[in-house]
Amino acid sequence: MAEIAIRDAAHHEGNSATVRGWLYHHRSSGRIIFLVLRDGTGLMQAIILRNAVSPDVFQQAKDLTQESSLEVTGIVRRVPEGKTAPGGVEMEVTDLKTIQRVPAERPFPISPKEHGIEFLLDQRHLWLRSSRQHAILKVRHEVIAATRNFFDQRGFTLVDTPIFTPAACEGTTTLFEVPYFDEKAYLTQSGQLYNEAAAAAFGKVYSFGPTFRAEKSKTRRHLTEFWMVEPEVSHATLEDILALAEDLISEILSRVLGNCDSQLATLNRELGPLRRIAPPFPRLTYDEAVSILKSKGSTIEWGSDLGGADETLLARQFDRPVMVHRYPSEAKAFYMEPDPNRPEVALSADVLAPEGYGEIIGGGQRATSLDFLCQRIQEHRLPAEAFEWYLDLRRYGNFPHSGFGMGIERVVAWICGLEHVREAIPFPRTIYRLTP
RNA sequence: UCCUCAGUAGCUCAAUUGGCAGAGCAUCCGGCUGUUAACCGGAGGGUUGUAGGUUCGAGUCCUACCUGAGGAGCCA
Repeated sequence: MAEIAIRDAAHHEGNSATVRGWLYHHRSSGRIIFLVLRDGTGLMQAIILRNAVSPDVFQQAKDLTQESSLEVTGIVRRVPEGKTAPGGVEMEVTDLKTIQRVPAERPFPISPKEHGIEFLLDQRHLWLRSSRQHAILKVRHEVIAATRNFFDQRGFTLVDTPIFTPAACEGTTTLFEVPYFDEKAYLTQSGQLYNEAAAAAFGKVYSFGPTFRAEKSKTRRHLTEFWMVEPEVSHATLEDILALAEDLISEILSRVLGNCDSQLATLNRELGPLRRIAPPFPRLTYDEAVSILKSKGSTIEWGSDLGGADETLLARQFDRPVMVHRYPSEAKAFYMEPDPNRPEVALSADVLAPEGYGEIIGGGQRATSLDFLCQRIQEHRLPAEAFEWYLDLRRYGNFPHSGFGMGIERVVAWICGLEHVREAIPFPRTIYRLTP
Protein backbone atom coordinates (compact mmCIF):
# COMPACT_ATOMS: atom_id res chain seq x y z
CA MET A 1 0.00 0.00 0.00
CA ALA A 2 1.56 3.27 -1.14
CA GLU A 3 1.61 6.04 1.39
CA ILE A 4 1.47 9.26 -0.62
CA ALA A 5 1.65 13.01 -0.24
CA ILE A 6 -1.41 14.83 -1.51
CA ARG A 7 0.81 16.95 -3.75
CA ASP A 8 1.69 13.75 -5.70
CA ALA A 9 -1.80 12.23 -5.68
CA ALA A 10 -2.35 12.72 -9.43
CA HIS A 11 0.55 10.35 -10.15
CA HIS A 12 -1.29 7.56 -8.35
CA GLU A 13 -4.52 7.74 -10.32
CA GLY A 14 -6.25 4.37 -10.47
CA ASN A 15 -4.26 2.92 -7.59
CA SER A 16 -4.93 2.32 -3.95
CA ALA A 17 -3.06 4.68 -1.62
CA THR A 18 -2.97 5.95 1.94
CA VAL A 19 -2.90 9.57 3.07
CA ARG A 20 -2.20 10.79 6.58
CA GLY A 21 -3.41 14.20 7.54
CA TRP A 22 -6.01 16.36 9.17
CA LEU A 23 -9.66 16.96 8.41
CA TYR A 24 -9.97 20.37 6.76
CA HIS A 25 -13.64 20.20 5.90
CA HIS A 26 -16.54 17.80 6.46
CA ARG A 27 -19.86 17.45 4.65
CA SER A 28 -22.30 14.59 4.87
CA SER A 29 -25.43 13.76 3.00
CA GLY A 30 -27.13 10.66 4.38
CA ARG A 31 -25.36 7.94 2.46
CA ILE A 32 -22.34 9.84 1.24
CA ILE A 33 -19.70 11.74 3.19
CA PHE A 34 -17.17 14.20 1.78
CA LEU A 35 -13.96 14.76 3.71
CA VAL A 36 -11.41 17.34 2.61
CA LEU A 37 -8.00 16.23 3.86
CA ARG A 38 -4.99 18.42 4.51
CA ASP A 39 -1.51 16.91 4.85
CA GLY A 40 0.75 19.96 4.60
CA THR A 41 1.39 19.44 0.89
CA GLY A 42 -2.12 20.09 -0.37
CA LEU A 43 -5.84 19.44 -0.08
CA MET A 44 -7.70 16.39 -1.34
CA GLN A 45 -11.31 15.34 -1.16
CA ALA A 46 -12.12 11.86 0.09
CA ILE A 47 -15.50 10.28 -0.58
CA ILE A 48 -17.12 7.71 1.62
CA LEU A 49 -20.13 5.78 0.34
CA ARG A 50 -22.13 3.89 2.92
CA ASN A 51 -22.26 0.78 0.77
CA ALA A 52 -18.52 0.77 0.07
CA VAL A 53 -17.16 0.67 3.64
CA SER A 54 -17.87 -1.12 6.90
CA PRO A 55 -20.58 0.35 9.15
CA ASP A 56 -17.89 1.19 11.68
CA VAL A 57 -15.82 3.17 9.18
CA PHE A 58 -18.91 5.01 7.95
CA GLN A 59 -19.92 5.94 11.49
CA GLN A 60 -16.38 7.08 12.32
CA ALA A 61 -16.29 9.27 9.23
CA LYS A 62 -19.68 10.73 10.04
CA ASP A 63 -18.56 11.65 13.57
CA LEU A 64 -15.25 13.26 12.54
CA THR A 65 -14.71 16.84 13.64
CA GLN A 66 -12.69 19.60 11.98
CA GLU A 67 -8.90 19.16 12.32
CA SER A 68 -9.13 15.61 13.65
CA SER A 69 -6.05 13.67 12.60
CA LEU A 70 -6.62 10.59 10.49
CA GLU A 71 -5.30 8.04 8.05
CA VAL A 72 -7.37 7.37 4.95
CA THR A 73 -6.96 4.57 2.41
CA GLY A 74 -8.74 4.35 -0.91
CA ILE A 75 -8.60 4.45 -4.69
CA VAL A 76 -7.26 7.68 -6.21
CA ARG A 77 -9.28 8.78 -9.21
CA ARG A 78 -10.00 11.76 -11.40
CA VAL A 79 -12.89 13.96 -10.28
CA PRO A 80 -15.98 13.03 -12.35
CA GLU A 81 -17.08 15.26 -15.22
CA GLY A 82 -19.04 18.25 -13.97
CA LYS A 83 -17.81 17.99 -10.37
CA THR A 84 -14.97 19.85 -8.76
CA ALA A 85 -12.59 19.14 -5.91
CA PRO A 86 -9.25 20.67 -4.89
CA GLY A 87 -6.33 19.26 -6.88
CA GLY A 88 -8.47 17.62 -9.56
CA VAL A 89 -8.22 14.12 -8.05
CA GLU A 90 -10.14 12.59 -5.19
CA MET A 91 -10.09 9.38 -3.18
CA GLU A 92 -12.84 6.81 -2.91
CA VAL A 93 -12.30 5.55 0.59
CA THR A 94 -12.03 1.86 1.47
CA ASP A 95 -10.68 2.28 4.99
CA LEU A 96 -10.21 5.02 7.56
CA LYS A 97 -8.36 5.18 10.85
CA THR A 98 -8.90 8.06 13.26
CA ILE A 99 -5.65 9.03 14.97
CA GLN A 100 -7.29 11.61 17.20
CA ARG A 101 -10.84 12.89 17.06
CA VAL A 102 -11.05 16.51 18.16
CA PRO A 103 -13.67 16.44 20.94
CA ALA A 104 -16.92 18.14 19.96
CA GLU A 105 -17.19 19.82 23.36
CA ARG A 106 -14.10 21.78 22.45
CA PRO A 107 -14.12 22.13 18.67
CA PHE A 108 -11.30 23.57 16.57
CA PRO A 109 -11.72 27.32 17.13
CA ILE A 110 -11.01 28.53 13.60
CA SER A 111 -14.03 27.80 11.43
CA PRO A 112 -14.10 28.53 7.70
CA LYS A 113 -16.11 31.65 8.51
CA GLU A 114 -14.67 35.09 9.09
CA HIS A 115 -12.71 35.97 12.20
CA GLY A 116 -11.23 39.12 13.66
CA ILE A 117 -7.49 39.75 13.65
CA GLU A 118 -7.15 39.69 17.44
CA PHE A 119 -8.77 36.28 17.66
CA LEU A 120 -6.68 34.92 14.79
CA LEU A 121 -3.44 36.18 16.33
CA ASP A 122 -4.40 34.60 19.65
CA GLN A 123 -4.88 31.38 17.68
CA ARG A 124 -1.73 31.83 15.59
CA HIS A 125 -0.48 28.32 16.45
CA LEU A 126 -3.64 26.92 14.82
CA TRP A 127 -4.09 29.65 12.19
CA LEU A 128 -0.88 28.43 10.49
CA ARG A 129 -2.93 25.48 9.17
CA SER A 130 -5.23 27.64 7.06
CA SER A 131 -4.51 27.79 3.36
CA ARG A 132 -3.75 31.50 3.24
CA GLN A 133 -1.21 31.39 6.07
CA HIS A 134 0.26 28.22 4.63
CA ALA A 135 0.75 29.97 1.28
CA ILE A 136 2.42 33.02 2.85
CA LEU A 137 4.91 30.94 4.81
CA LYS A 138 5.72 28.89 1.72
CA VAL A 139 6.56 32.13 -0.09
CA ARG A 140 8.66 33.18 2.89
CA HIS A 141 10.54 29.91 2.61
CA GLU A 142 11.26 30.59 -1.07
CA VAL A 143 12.35 34.18 -0.37
CA ILE A 144 14.82 32.96 2.23
CA ALA A 145 16.07 30.10 0.06
CA ALA A 146 16.53 32.48 -2.89
CA THR A 147 18.40 34.96 -0.71
CA ARG A 148 20.83 32.42 0.71
CA ASN A 149 21.35 30.86 -2.67
CA PHE A 150 22.02 34.28 -4.19
CA PHE A 151 24.85 35.08 -1.78
CA ASP A 152 26.27 31.55 -1.65
CA GLN A 153 26.61 31.48 -5.44
CA ARG A 154 28.45 34.80 -5.50
CA GLY A 155 31.22 33.76 -3.16
CA PHE A 156 29.79 35.23 0.04
CA THR A 157 30.47 33.49 3.34
CA LEU A 158 27.70 33.23 5.91
CA VAL A 159 29.01 34.60 9.20
CA ASP A 160 26.60 34.52 12.12
CA THR A 161 26.57 37.59 14.32
CA PRO A 162 25.72 37.58 18.05
CA ILE A 163 22.27 38.19 19.45
CA PHE A 164 23.47 39.36 22.88
CA THR A 165 25.38 42.57 22.34
CA PRO A 166 27.07 45.02 24.69
CA ALA A 167 25.82 48.18 22.98
CA ALA A 168 23.68 49.68 20.29
CA CYS A 169 24.49 50.02 16.65
CA GLU A 170 22.36 53.03 16.10
CA GLY A 171 21.36 54.54 19.43
CA THR A 172 19.98 53.11 22.66
CA THR A 173 16.33 54.06 22.67
CA THR A 174 15.26 51.13 20.54
CA LEU A 175 17.16 48.37 22.34
CA PHE A 176 15.74 45.54 24.40
CA GLU A 177 17.76 45.34 27.60
CA VAL A 178 18.23 41.93 29.21
CA PRO A 179 20.05 40.91 32.39
CA TYR A 180 23.33 39.18 31.66
CA PHE A 181 24.68 37.74 34.92
CA ASP A 182 26.00 40.79 36.75
CA GLU A 183 25.72 43.18 33.84
CA LYS A 184 23.31 44.29 31.16
CA ALA A 185 23.17 43.10 27.60
CA TYR A 186 21.04 44.18 24.65
CA LEU A 187 19.36 42.13 21.97
CA THR A 188 20.93 42.87 18.61
CA GLN A 189 19.31 45.44 16.36
CA SER A 190 21.73 44.76 13.49
CA GLY A 191 24.66 42.48 12.83
CA GLN A 192 26.35 45.14 10.76
CA LEU A 193 29.29 46.10 12.95
CA TYR A 194 30.21 42.44 13.30
CA ASN A 195 29.76 41.97 9.57
CA GLU A 196 32.37 44.66 9.00
CA ALA A 197 34.82 42.66 11.11
CA ALA A 198 33.91 39.52 9.17
CA ALA A 199 34.33 41.32 5.83
CA ALA A 200 37.94 42.04 6.76
CA ALA A 201 38.42 38.31 7.32
CA PHE A 202 36.44 36.88 4.39
CA GLY A 203 35.99 39.67 1.87
CA LYS A 204 32.32 39.12 1.08
CA VAL A 205 30.06 38.06 3.92
CA TYR A 206 26.44 38.01 4.94
CA SER A 207 24.56 37.41 8.13
CA PHE A 208 20.99 36.20 8.39
CA GLY A 209 19.13 36.13 11.64
CA PRO A 210 16.61 37.67 13.99
CA THR A 211 16.82 41.33 14.88
CA PHE A 212 15.13 43.13 17.75
CA ARG A 213 13.86 46.69 17.92
CA ALA A 214 12.10 48.09 20.97
CA GLU A 215 10.46 50.76 18.84
CA LYS A 216 7.00 51.50 20.11
CA SER A 217 5.76 51.43 16.57
CA LYS A 218 2.29 50.25 15.77
CA THR A 219 1.99 50.15 12.03
CA ARG A 220 1.55 47.58 9.29
CA ARG A 221 5.30 47.64 8.66
CA HIS A 222 6.67 46.98 12.16
CA LEU A 223 7.56 43.99 14.27
CA THR A 224 9.70 44.02 17.42
CA GLU A 225 11.40 40.83 16.23
CA PHE A 226 12.12 40.42 12.54
CA TRP A 227 14.59 38.61 10.30
CA MET A 228 17.21 40.50 8.40
CA VAL A 229 19.81 39.51 5.85
CA GLU A 230 22.86 41.76 5.84
CA PRO A 231 25.62 41.49 3.23
CA GLU A 232 28.88 43.39 3.71
CA VAL A 233 31.42 43.66 0.90
CA SER A 234 35.01 44.76 1.27
CA HIS A 235 36.22 47.38 -1.23
CA ALA A 236 32.68 47.94 -2.48
CA THR A 237 31.26 51.40 -3.07
CA LEU A 238 27.70 52.62 -2.59
CA GLU A 239 27.08 52.10 -6.30
CA ASP A 240 28.38 48.51 -6.06
CA ILE A 241 25.99 47.51 -3.34
CA LEU A 242 23.05 49.20 -5.05
CA ALA A 243 23.73 46.92 -8.01
CA LEU A 244 23.94 43.99 -5.59
CA ALA A 245 20.59 44.89 -4.02
CA GLU A 246 19.03 45.20 -7.46
CA ASP A 247 20.24 41.74 -8.45
CA LEU A 248 19.13 40.24 -5.15
CA ILE A 249 15.58 41.55 -5.44
CA SER A 250 15.36 40.46 -9.07
CA GLU A 251 16.51 36.96 -8.23
CA ILE A 252 14.10 36.61 -5.30
CA LEU A 253 11.20 37.69 -7.52
CA SER A 254 12.16 35.36 -10.29
CA ARG A 255 12.36 32.38 -7.94
CA VAL A 256 9.05 33.14 -6.23
CA LEU A 257 7.27 33.75 -9.54
CA GLY A 258 8.71 30.46 -10.79
CA ASN A 259 7.96 28.29 -7.75
CA CYS A 260 4.93 29.77 -6.03
CA ASP A 261 2.15 29.87 -8.64
CA SER A 262 -0.41 28.16 -6.46
CA GLN A 263 0.52 30.13 -3.35
CA LEU A 264 0.24 33.49 -5.10
CA ALA A 265 -3.08 32.37 -6.55
CA THR A 266 -4.32 31.40 -3.07
CA LEU A 267 -3.33 34.88 -1.92
CA ASN A 268 -5.10 36.50 -4.90
CA ARG A 269 -1.86 38.34 -5.60
CA GLU A 270 -1.95 40.37 -8.78
CA LEU A 271 1.08 39.15 -10.75
CA GLY A 272 1.45 41.98 -13.27
CA PRO A 273 3.22 44.42 -10.95
CA LEU A 274 5.69 41.69 -9.90
CA ARG A 275 6.37 40.43 -13.42
CA ARG A 276 7.13 43.93 -14.71
CA ILE A 277 10.03 44.33 -12.30
CA ALA A 278 13.45 44.09 -13.95
CA PRO A 279 16.74 45.93 -13.62
CA PRO A 280 17.72 48.67 -13.82
CA PHE A 281 15.85 50.15 -10.86
CA PRO A 282 15.61 53.95 -10.81
CA ARG A 283 18.21 55.68 -8.66
CA LEU A 284 17.31 59.05 -7.17
CA THR A 285 19.36 61.27 -4.97
CA TYR A 286 17.65 62.37 -1.77
CA ASP A 287 17.60 65.88 -3.27
CA GLU A 288 15.75 64.64 -6.34
CA ALA A 289 13.35 62.64 -4.20
CA VAL A 290 12.54 65.70 -2.09
CA SER A 291 11.88 67.88 -5.12
CA ILE A 292 9.64 65.21 -6.69
CA LEU A 293 7.76 64.91 -3.41
CA LYS A 294 7.33 68.65 -3.10
CA SER A 295 6.01 68.86 -6.64
CA LYS A 296 3.46 66.17 -5.71
CA GLY A 297 2.25 68.08 -2.69
CA SER A 298 4.34 66.67 0.17
CA THR A 299 5.32 69.01 3.00
CA ILE A 300 8.71 67.34 3.43
CA GLU A 301 11.64 69.67 4.16
CA TRP A 302 15.23 68.96 3.21
CA GLY A 303 17.02 67.31 6.13
CA SER A 304 14.32 65.01 7.48
CA ASP A 305 13.87 61.35 6.67
CA LEU A 306 11.13 60.23 4.30
CA GLY A 307 7.87 59.51 6.12
CA GLY A 308 5.63 56.57 5.29
CA ALA A 309 3.33 58.69 3.15
CA ASP A 310 6.35 60.18 1.33
CA GLU A 311 7.72 56.71 0.59
CA THR A 312 4.38 55.63 -0.84
CA LEU A 313 4.01 58.78 -2.90
CA LEU A 314 7.51 58.46 -4.30
CA ALA A 315 7.26 54.74 -5.03
CA ARG A 316 4.00 55.31 -6.90
CA GLN A 317 5.87 57.33 -9.53
CA PHE A 318 7.68 54.17 -10.69
CA ASP A 319 6.76 50.61 -11.66
CA ARG A 320 9.75 49.03 -9.93
CA PRO A 321 11.64 49.46 -6.66
CA VAL A 322 13.18 52.89 -6.21
CA MET A 323 16.67 53.46 -4.80
CA VAL A 324 17.07 56.73 -2.93
CA HIS A 325 20.67 57.59 -2.09
CA ARG A 326 22.75 60.33 -0.43
CA TYR A 327 20.52 61.16 2.52
CA PRO A 328 21.46 64.01 4.84
CA SER A 329 24.06 62.68 7.28
CA GLU A 330 22.08 63.98 10.22
CA ALA A 331 19.22 61.62 9.52
CA LYS A 332 21.48 58.56 9.35
CA ALA A 333 23.57 56.30 11.58
CA PHE A 334 27.01 57.31 12.86
CA TYR A 335 28.99 54.93 10.65
CA MET A 336 27.89 56.30 7.26
CA GLU A 337 30.64 57.65 5.01
CA PRO A 338 30.11 61.30 4.04
CA ASP A 339 30.05 62.08 0.34
CA PRO A 340 33.53 63.54 -0.36
CA ASN A 341 31.94 66.07 -2.74
CA ARG A 342 29.17 67.05 -0.35
CA PRO A 343 29.95 66.28 3.28
CA GLU A 344 26.42 67.14 4.44
CA VAL A 345 25.06 64.02 2.74
CA ALA A 346 26.03 60.43 3.47
CA LEU A 347 26.80 57.64 1.02
CA SER A 348 23.66 55.85 2.18
CA ALA A 349 20.71 54.41 0.32
CA ASP A 350 17.27 52.95 0.90
CA VAL A 351 15.33 50.74 -1.47
CA LEU A 352 11.60 51.40 -1.53
CA ALA A 353 9.28 48.65 -2.68
CA PRO A 354 6.40 49.50 -5.03
CA GLU A 355 2.68 49.53 -4.21
CA GLY A 356 3.10 51.39 -0.94
CA TYR A 357 5.22 48.76 0.80
CA GLY A 358 7.99 51.25 1.55
CA GLU A 359 11.52 50.65 2.71
CA ILE A 360 12.74 47.07 2.37
CA ILE A 361 16.47 47.75 2.27
CA GLY A 362 18.72 50.28 3.98
CA GLY A 363 22.46 50.49 3.65
CA GLY A 364 25.45 52.36 2.38
CA GLN A 365 29.17 52.87 2.36
CA ARG A 366 30.87 52.73 5.77
CA ALA A 367 33.03 55.50 7.13
CA THR A 368 36.73 54.67 7.14
CA SER A 369 38.30 57.59 9.01
CA LEU A 370 39.13 56.74 12.62
CA ASP A 371 38.93 60.38 13.70
CA PHE A 372 35.60 60.89 11.99
CA LEU A 373 34.10 57.80 13.63
CA CYS A 374 35.37 58.83 17.09
CA GLN A 375 33.77 62.20 16.59
CA ARG A 376 30.46 60.72 15.39
CA ILE A 377 30.31 58.28 18.31
CA GLN A 378 30.71 61.24 20.62
CA GLU A 379 28.06 63.28 18.78
CA HIS A 380 25.59 60.40 19.03
CA ARG A 381 26.42 60.05 22.76
CA LEU A 382 27.28 56.38 22.34
CA PRO A 383 29.42 54.61 24.96
CA ALA A 384 32.89 54.91 23.42
CA GLU A 385 34.41 51.90 25.23
CA ALA A 386 31.83 49.56 23.68
CA PHE A 387 33.07 50.54 20.21
CA GLU A 388 36.79 50.09 20.82
CA TRP A 389 36.82 46.75 19.05
CA TYR A 390 34.97 48.29 16.13
CA LEU A 391 37.52 51.09 15.83
CA ASP A 392 40.25 48.42 15.66
CA LEU A 393 38.91 47.68 12.17
CA ARG A 394 40.16 51.16 11.19
CA ARG A 395 43.48 50.65 12.94
CA TYR A 396 44.46 47.33 11.39
CA GLY A 397 44.20 47.23 7.64
CA ASN A 398 41.56 49.90 7.17
CA PHE A 399 39.55 49.36 3.96
CA PRO A 400 36.56 50.84 2.16
CA HIS A 401 33.46 48.67 2.37
CA SER A 402 29.71 48.80 1.95
CA GLY A 403 26.68 46.75 2.81
CA PHE A 404 22.97 46.75 3.47
CA GLY A 405 20.21 45.12 5.47
CA MET A 406 17.03 43.67 3.99
CA GLY A 407 13.98 42.96 6.14
CA ILE A 408 12.59 39.56 5.17
CA GLU A 409 9.05 40.16 6.43
CA ARG A 410 8.68 43.39 4.48
CA VAL A 411 9.82 41.65 1.32
CA VAL A 412 7.41 38.76 1.92
CA ALA A 413 4.57 41.17 2.71
CA TRP A 414 5.23 43.03 -0.52
CA ILE A 415 5.50 39.94 -2.73
CA CYS A 416 2.42 38.36 -1.15
CA GLY A 417 0.46 41.63 -1.21
CA LEU A 418 -0.25 41.48 2.55
CA GLU A 419 -1.82 44.29 4.52
CA HIS A 420 0.49 43.77 7.49
CA VAL A 421 3.94 42.24 8.05
CA ARG A 422 2.64 40.21 11.01
CA GLU A 423 1.35 37.53 8.61
CA ALA A 424 4.80 37.23 7.00
CA ILE A 425 6.40 35.58 10.05
CA PRO A 426 5.21 32.38 11.75
CA PHE A 427 4.88 33.84 15.25
CA PRO A 428 4.79 37.66 15.11
CA ARG A 429 6.07 39.79 17.96
CA THR A 430 4.58 43.25 18.09
CA ILE A 431 4.47 45.93 20.74
CA TYR A 432 1.41 44.44 22.43
CA ARG A 433 1.78 40.79 21.52
CA LEU A 434 4.17 38.21 22.91
CA THR A 435 1.97 35.08 22.64
CA PRO A 436 1.58 32.43 21.42
C1' U B 1 5.00 58.76 23.73
C1' C B 2 0.78 60.97 21.03
C1' C B 3 -3.97 60.77 18.02
C1' U B 4 -8.37 57.84 16.49
C1' C B 5 -11.51 53.62 17.02
C1' A B 6 -13.34 49.15 19.28
C1' G B 7 -14.72 45.47 23.36
C1' U B 8 -22.34 42.06 23.51
C1' A B 9 -22.99 33.78 23.12
C1' G B 10 -17.00 29.65 21.31
C1' C B 11 -16.65 32.96 16.42
C1' U B 12 -18.65 37.19 13.19
C1' C B 13 -22.02 40.80 14.27
C1' A B 14 -27.31 43.24 15.42
C1' A B 15 -30.10 45.69 19.28
C1' U B 16 -34.30 52.54 16.70
C1' U B 17 -34.71 58.41 21.16
C1' G B 18 -32.02 55.29 27.46
C1' G B 19 -37.39 50.85 27.66
C1' C B 20 -38.39 42.53 27.22
C1' A B 21 -30.34 41.10 24.91
C1' G B 22 -31.08 38.77 19.08
C1' A B 23 -29.24 36.43 14.26
C1' G B 24 -25.78 33.55 11.27
C1' C B 25 -21.81 30.14 11.91
C1' A B 26 -19.89 26.49 15.48
C1' U B 27 -21.87 22.49 19.07
C1' C B 28 -25.94 18.71 20.08
C1' C B 29 -30.50 15.87 18.01
C1' G B 30 -33.11 14.57 13.36
C1' G B 31 -33.33 14.52 7.66
C1' C B 32 -30.96 14.28 2.85
C1' U B 33 -26.67 9.51 -2.65
C1' G B 34 -21.99 14.55 -5.59
C1' U B 35 -21.24 18.15 -1.47
C1' U B 36 -18.09 22.96 -2.53
C1' A B 37 -17.99 28.50 3.74
C1' A B 38 -23.46 22.37 1.42
C1' C B 39 -28.66 22.44 2.57
C1' C B 40 -33.57 21.64 5.59
C1' G B 41 -36.04 21.12 10.70
C1' G B 42 -35.28 21.44 16.06
C1' A B 43 -32.35 22.31 20.86
C1' G B 44 -28.87 24.24 24.30
C1' G B 45 -25.69 28.43 24.89
C1' G B 46 -25.26 35.72 28.14
C1' U B 47 -22.23 38.75 35.11
C1' U B 48 -22.90 43.11 27.38
C1' G B 49 -14.08 44.08 29.17
C1' U B 50 -13.50 45.94 34.75
C1' A B 51 -14.87 49.47 38.67
C1' G B 52 -17.78 53.47 39.85
C1' G B 53 -21.57 57.30 38.57
C1' U B 54 -26.33 59.61 36.38
C1' U B 55 -31.47 57.62 35.91
C1' C B 56 -37.88 54.92 37.62
C1' G B 57 -34.85 52.13 34.14
C1' A B 58 -28.04 51.63 31.12
C1' G B 59 -25.44 47.11 26.03
C1' U B 60 -26.69 52.38 24.99
C1' C B 61 -25.04 58.43 28.69
C1' C B 62 -20.56 60.18 32.09
C1' U B 63 -15.53 59.14 34.65
C1' A B 64 -11.37 56.06 35.41
C1' C B 65 -8.92 51.75 34.27
C1' C B 66 -7.85 47.16 31.35
C1' U B 67 -7.32 44.78 26.61
C1' G B 68 -6.84 45.16 21.51
C1' A B 69 -6.87 47.46 16.54
C1' G B 70 -5.58 51.54 12.93
C1' G B 71 -2.20 55.58 12.39
C1' A B 72 1.95 59.38 13.64
C1' G B 73 6.97 59.80 15.00
C1' C B 74 11.11 56.11 14.20
C1' C B 75 12.68 52.26 11.35
C1' A B 76 14.06 46.96 7.82
